[in-house]
Amino acid sequence: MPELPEVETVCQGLAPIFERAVIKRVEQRRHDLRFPLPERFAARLEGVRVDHLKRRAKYIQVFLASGEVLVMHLGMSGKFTIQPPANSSALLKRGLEEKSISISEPHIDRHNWSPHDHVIFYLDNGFTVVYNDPRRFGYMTLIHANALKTHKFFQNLGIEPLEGGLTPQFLASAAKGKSVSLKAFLLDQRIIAGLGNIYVCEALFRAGLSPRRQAASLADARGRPTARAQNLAPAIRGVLKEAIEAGGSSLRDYQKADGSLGYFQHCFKVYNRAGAPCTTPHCNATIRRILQNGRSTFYCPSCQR
DNA sequence: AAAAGCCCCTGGACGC
DNA sequence: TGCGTCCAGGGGCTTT
Repeated sequence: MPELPEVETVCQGLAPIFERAVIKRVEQRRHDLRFPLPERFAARLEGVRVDHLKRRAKYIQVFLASGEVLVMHLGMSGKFTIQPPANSSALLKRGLEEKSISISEPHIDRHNWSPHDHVIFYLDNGFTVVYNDPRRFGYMTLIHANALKTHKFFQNLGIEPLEGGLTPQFLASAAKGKSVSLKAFLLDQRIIAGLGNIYVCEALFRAGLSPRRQAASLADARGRPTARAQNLAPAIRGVLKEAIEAGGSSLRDYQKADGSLGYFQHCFKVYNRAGAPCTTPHCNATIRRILQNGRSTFYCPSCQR
């Protein structure tokens, strides 16, 4: 489910719950998710105060007073549910739901968990945070803060697309000489970290670029950015920013409380729209679905060249 | 080395 | 109603 905007939104929702709280107890309901959970996972978290949360690419990093960082990746189907303390306000609950985090009533019966509720955090502020992940492509681990950047999950990650480095020149330099398609180029987490299948499709539509075009065409013979790179950089930033904003203001009119993609899914121009008309004024083409590297790509064959 | 393919896993949508 | 097939927002690992 989650690409950068969804992870950002979830992280923003979890931050006020976790920050400054002490993790009283961790209920680990299986020994592995995608990977085995680390040795003494629960014991290393229990009694520890949370300092702050940060998103990096599609990871949520929970910085702990113990010096370790709880690193969480939601894979395809990872979700958080919050059980607020009984006295919490309706305003707070609605705020959480706007951050794509669903609310549930406290479980009276401890054994009433879903089979996909894998990890449960009990906090000293009265909140309970439940991690649910049917496909178990998500994972959690504990890494010492001073080893975070060199950990294999992070050491090869590319730039954060919303932190200023995503310029036409950056795209040209990174793409120069690359024979892969633009689709594969943008999905490569070693170059830009956080884009996934949806936002790559949407960004390429906004930039008017075919997903099949060679990445190398973002640069000219001297490695300078072409007009394509000039269009692509702001297209990526724009679609991500709008999706994050939609994640924060979406659910008021949208009753699906599990959040998945917030409201932004109603704004998709190409993703999941195969056979539907292109939204560009005066374009009579139909959105097409193709396979690239085994994954669906959606694009307008007329607007995207 | 770069690029492409395979696979992990469950559930929902669809056709018969 | 039930069963089989296909598909899914990720990414690590293996093969070419």
